[in-house]
Amino acid sequence: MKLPVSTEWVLHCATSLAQLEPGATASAAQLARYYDLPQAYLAKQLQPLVKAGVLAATTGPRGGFRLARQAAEITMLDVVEAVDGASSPYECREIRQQGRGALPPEECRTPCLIAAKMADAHAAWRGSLGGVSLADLLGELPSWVPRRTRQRLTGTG
Amino acid sequence: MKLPVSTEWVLHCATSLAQLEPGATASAAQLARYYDLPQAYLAKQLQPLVKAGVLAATTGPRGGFRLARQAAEITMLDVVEAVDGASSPYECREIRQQGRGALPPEECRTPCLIAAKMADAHAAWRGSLGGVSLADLLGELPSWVPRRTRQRLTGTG
DNA sequence: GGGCGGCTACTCGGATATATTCTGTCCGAGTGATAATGG
DNA sequence: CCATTATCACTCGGACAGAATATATCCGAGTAGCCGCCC
Repeated sequence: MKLPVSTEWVLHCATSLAQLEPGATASAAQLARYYDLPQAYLAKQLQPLVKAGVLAATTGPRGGFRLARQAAEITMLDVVEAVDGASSPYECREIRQQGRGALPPEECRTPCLIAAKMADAHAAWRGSLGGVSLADLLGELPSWVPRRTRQRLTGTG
Repeated sequence: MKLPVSTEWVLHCATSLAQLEPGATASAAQLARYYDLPQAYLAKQLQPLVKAGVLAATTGPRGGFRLARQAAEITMLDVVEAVDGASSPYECREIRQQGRGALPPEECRTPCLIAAKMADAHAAWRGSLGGVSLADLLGELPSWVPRRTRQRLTGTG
């Protein structure tokens, strides 16, 4: 079970975008320079966030990405599931119904117990990430961070 | 984030082994037949469980795998982490220290906030799985299951 | 009949190919600002 | 000086290769039981 590296990228990018003034944008190139990431691949990974309605993208000069809604309304889970998919890492393939030990269908009306427990664990994980919004993250940062982020992210110097 | 298919296999195999009489063993071939799985690959996936001390393997005729300790002392987390590794799915690569936005080292004494939240979520996941032992799983099964499992798993007919 | 030795068949364990997914790169369509131009 | 218009640089978006991991397979080393043989 391994999350793609891009998960870290988009989480940091979303946090940075949350520090911009309302309406301001940052391009994929700017974000890539800010974190020293491959620009094209980063842009590719930001696309699913746009499709998921987490980010909004505007083209043309002075265009780029911005949050699609307020930082308090975007959770880490939204970001992670947008880029990595919302499906559970454990996929029950009903092997209890295969082979010599195959259970009769009438015994499989209830979900596989193991799958249920794995789903519980996944729900706990989702609950933990769903309880943290981007605004919560910013709240734990020193107060001088956003100004610095804006300057280094969108500034030219 | 996707768990290997073999995770399902070893969880079910461990649960089945927990239903055997104490000291009894089941070979990889028997388990593979029981669930209709590729025998060689299943054996390969059971190996890390032996290394982790969850299962014990005995060679030779009438050999095979058995639980290394009591079912109540083996959690689903033990099984999952044995086969999939215990490392967190999110790996912080400290991109906050790279690129134009690189934070000075003295600001990075505290762990990356995003990584901390991801670690919290992973801890919640581990806590959920760690709270369920194989004995707990057996406790939720109908009482006639273990006898049937023993018969179909180790029987010849 | 009992003990011993060799043999055999069965087990796990590790080394070796193939498929799928993640990572990285490129180029094209679209858009908004910009600057020249004419009134 | 202002409105208009054509240009152009910059943006995202999707199509195309390379690398890492998961999946599947095979063969070899080791061992426990078993059978025959000897005492």
